[in-house]
Amino acid sequence: MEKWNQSYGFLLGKVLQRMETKFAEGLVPYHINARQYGVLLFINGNPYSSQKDISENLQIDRTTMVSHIDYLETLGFVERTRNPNDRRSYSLMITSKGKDLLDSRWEFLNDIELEVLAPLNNQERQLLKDFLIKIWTTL
Amino acid sequence: MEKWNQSYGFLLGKVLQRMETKFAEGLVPYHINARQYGVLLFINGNPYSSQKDISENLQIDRTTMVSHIDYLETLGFVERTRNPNDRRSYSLMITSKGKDLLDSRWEFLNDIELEVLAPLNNQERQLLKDFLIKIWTTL
DNA sequence: AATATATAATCAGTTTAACTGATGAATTTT
DNA sequence: AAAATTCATCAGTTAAACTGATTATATATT
Repeated sequence: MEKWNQSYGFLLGKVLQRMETKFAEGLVPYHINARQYGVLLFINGNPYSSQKDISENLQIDRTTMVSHIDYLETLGFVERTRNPNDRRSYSLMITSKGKDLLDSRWEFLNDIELEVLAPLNNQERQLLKDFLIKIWTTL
Repeated sequence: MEKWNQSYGFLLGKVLQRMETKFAEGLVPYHINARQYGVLLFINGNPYSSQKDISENLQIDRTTMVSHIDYLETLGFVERTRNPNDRRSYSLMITSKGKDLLDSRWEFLNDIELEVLAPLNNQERQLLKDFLIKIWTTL
């Protein structure tokens, strides 16, 4: 029995690795990586978030988040303003330049995903997404 | 539309991250990490592999592989012998101590996976695995 | 057979991200 | 008001990916 390649962890890792590698290649001209794209996506969907909010939701270390936001701010994709209700934290906002980046790569991201998921048909892909969402929302 | 958490990449990453974290915790007493467990699992399933074989199959950098094998050898889980047909490469073999480690943690790995996949029923879990295998084998 | 090319493993050095622990400023609790 | 907590930050450590070079061996070319 070949059990080494039968674990969910192994299989998930392989599929994810493939997606991330391809997606990262498409982000090179924009000088950000897949993780930073994810952070930007989160800020877009959750405006006025603090760095802590993002850290917790995306499970990225708080100290690493500092440098991600530093970087995204330097490139003009994100704006830090103090939260007037709690001046310890920031209210993060995506800039229009940041939105442009998201839009211009969103379709590409989906293309990549479809490419990797090509062995599945429509219905199977939908099922897969349903499963993943079900797992994630109960994590 | 909340699109940031709808991508396959994001969802796969979350599920995997959860599995890996939990599994890694269970490996602490054995002083290896999830990746090294994976390497060991591969060697067990593919005896006489070279370091290059493992690197390519698991997509782990060749230079990183050197230190993984160094480490696993030091702990007595793996044995390097020269491949008599090509003395540039090694024939890697798992030791009985290595096999013991695999066995003793294999059930634990499956428990973790089941725990994370708990929101799915039997049939759904099987479907998920089928999907992943289908994708992986055509990568 | 001699020479050139290619390959497996290794080593040294750089880069990136995760992580630990500490600090300052602001906020909340007692 | 004092103590405890929280958010962001910084300095330093660790782990892994990566680049480029080297050594030993193997293969291909002349």
